[in-house]
Amino acid sequence: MANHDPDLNLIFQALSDPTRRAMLARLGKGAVPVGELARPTGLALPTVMRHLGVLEQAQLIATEKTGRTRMCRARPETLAATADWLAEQRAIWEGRADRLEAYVMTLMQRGDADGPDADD
Amino acid sequence: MANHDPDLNLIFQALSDPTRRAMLARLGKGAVPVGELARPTGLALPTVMRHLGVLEQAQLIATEKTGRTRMCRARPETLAATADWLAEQRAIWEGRADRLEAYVMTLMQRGDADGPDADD
DNA sequence: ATCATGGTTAGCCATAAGACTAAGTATCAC
DNA sequence: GTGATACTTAGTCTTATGGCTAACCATGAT
Repeated sequence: MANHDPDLNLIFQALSDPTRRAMLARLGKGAVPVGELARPTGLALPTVMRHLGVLEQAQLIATEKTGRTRMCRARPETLAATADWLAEQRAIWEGRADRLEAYVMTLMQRGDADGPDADD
Repeated sequence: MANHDPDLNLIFQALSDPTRRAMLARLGKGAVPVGELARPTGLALPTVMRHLGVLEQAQLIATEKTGRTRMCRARPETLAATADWLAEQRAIWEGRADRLEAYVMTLMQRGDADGPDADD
């Protein structure tokens, strides 16, 4: 219910930057504080903060501050929604239904909280 | 072999614009000349041309000029490659292998010309 | 040859993106 | 309470993006 529908504009925009994709990849392995996330990029902290802002606005990550450190973690549902959009397009582009079937299969396999969510 | 490896930067950047996604959607239903592609957008031709340039550079579409009209069509392989990247990330994010399995299944199911293409 | 049609090039403008430095705020460790 | 640590905020800079108009080139029809 807390799903403020994902905005493809923001999501794709966020994914279009290699630094951000790298940060996401690192976040895929677990939550990480801002500083650690920043170090491997070689960028200044404010720059990283901005990237995080973009990712958070796109709902690809969530952050939470505890004491003086801010933890960042990935939001899989958003990536899932994006994958769904792509799968849909692919099904259309390839002009047949079997792609869509396979994709629906994966949906059924997870069949948990973040369901099909046919909003578009 | 004519696959000038897809660049995720360009692809996501291209997908981040709603106008371009709309053009892609239309292109999903078949090849269309520039003019027709432009009309529903309400944008000036040069603007549309630029969008097409972005899409073409990202290899999401291909265009070919015949006489004085230029035909545009979608490049499904590129979308597939992108979907693959997303599926990979999703598998990682969700911290287990069953996603990846499901995804590999779909790869096997198509198992035609545009296969896994482990060139990256 | 002339003209309309369909696309292309060139150039302008406004806004947004990505990066930085410098200075500020808020913990936590002494 | 001092000082280090971990972010934050503010402001600047450069380049890219998305939109336009105006003028140009190429092709098809008359």
